Amino acid sequence: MTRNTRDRILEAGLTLFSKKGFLGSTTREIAKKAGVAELTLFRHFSSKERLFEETIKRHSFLPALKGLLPELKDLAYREALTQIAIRYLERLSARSELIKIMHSEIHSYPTKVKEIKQKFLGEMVGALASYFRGLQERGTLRDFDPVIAARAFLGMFFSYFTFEEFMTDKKQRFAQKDAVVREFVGFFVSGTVAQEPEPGVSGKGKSQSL
Amino acid sequence: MTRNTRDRILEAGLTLFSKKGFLGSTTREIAKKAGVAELTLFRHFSSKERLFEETIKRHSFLPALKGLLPELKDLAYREALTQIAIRYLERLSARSELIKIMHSEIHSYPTKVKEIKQKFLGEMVGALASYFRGLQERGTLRDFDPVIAARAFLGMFFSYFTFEEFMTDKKQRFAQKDAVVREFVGFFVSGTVAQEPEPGVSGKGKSQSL
DNA sequence: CGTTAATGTTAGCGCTTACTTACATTAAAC
DNA sequence: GTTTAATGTAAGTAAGCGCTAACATTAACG
Repeated sequence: MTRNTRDRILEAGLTLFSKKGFLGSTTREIAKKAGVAELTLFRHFSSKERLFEETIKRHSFLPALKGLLPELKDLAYREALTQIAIRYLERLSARSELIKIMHSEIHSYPTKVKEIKQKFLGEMVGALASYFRGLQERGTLRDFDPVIAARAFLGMFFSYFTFEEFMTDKKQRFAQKDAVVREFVGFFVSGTVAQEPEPGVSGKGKSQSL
Repeated sequence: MTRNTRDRILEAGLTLFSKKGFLGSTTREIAKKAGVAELTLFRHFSSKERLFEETIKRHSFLPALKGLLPELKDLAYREALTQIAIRYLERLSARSELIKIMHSEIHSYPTKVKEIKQKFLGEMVGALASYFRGLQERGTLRDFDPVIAARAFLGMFFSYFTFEEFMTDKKQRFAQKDAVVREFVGFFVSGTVAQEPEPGVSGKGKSQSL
């Protein structure tokens, strides 16, 4: 039961740290939530801080995005961006506990949190940037800094996610998610200038006349 | 000296709360930083929590953006967005301490923090959205949801700001700010597709020859 | 001067916290 | 069936916390 006990403590740690922050969580409560004596917690982790680090490490692993890139080749630009956006939002949702911790502890544990952010954002930015770069070389996309573009794109969604996840009530959360994804992607695909892409693509185009 | 003492305490509170969070800050330290006896702190604020609330209230006031809107009328679209972006980043910088507090305490004090966010983001989103709406009615912009667009635009910059402010070292911070603003605005103005907007011509097929 | 309001100094209370010590219990392995 | 490793129980320590009590000091004002 050793493995199991350790896991249960880490699980309880994730839950409580994300809910109450590092200082707001007590070892008593974590142990209780894990169904374990407080002493057992200290037998597995020498200190509360070590438990915190292990909790982050344990849960910050994220599967690579590499699987997505090949699929994108077969998709139209707009559709590819939509898929990326959806996947990205899904991954953020799956790790929302961890993002809470990042938010509340970033100033106390900048180094550790930066590591997470690096894994979380850096990987996606890199993948998206190289996707942009490929389309630029083919002449499909105009010239711009692919890394900045990737940051902007993911930044829009990250901002949207954190707002919805942490600022609104559960009931109304992500009510218009599809619409938001569509619009955000639309900005990236066609910009906000009046000229419409080929008719029927976005279904809107009410005003071409200047 | 009453006013002055109270102000100094609030100032010290802002500094420490933003650096260490609510639980991480002690009344002893705040008092010391304010150059005041701890007891004096409690004579002005009945509890640490009250001091926290007052600190937020005091510093969350933000001058309205209304002054900016008329100016925008005289600017080209791209230039207007650039100005908005610059002003927005300036305001975020000016209130970075408060944003730190928001980040670290949002899960513990959701109500209070939401109020700030409302003032901070809501106001700017509203202003920008009505700007978009005006241009849509004139036919300058294509049809899209102005509120979602405003959120996306500001979200890009908010995300960029928080990343630079809290994730990078001071030395390299905002090194390429102008370039980022230019690119971000560019995405909004012309999109990422290769064809530059040429008046009258239906440009940009969404994915020619993929 | 004497009054008054604001602040300082010192000491400490009551509580919670992270963490420890000493010893008992379980259960699987040999 | 004895050993061994993991866990439990109970009690407690040392430190820090928010906050208070009692009294002294300052300074502005009439």
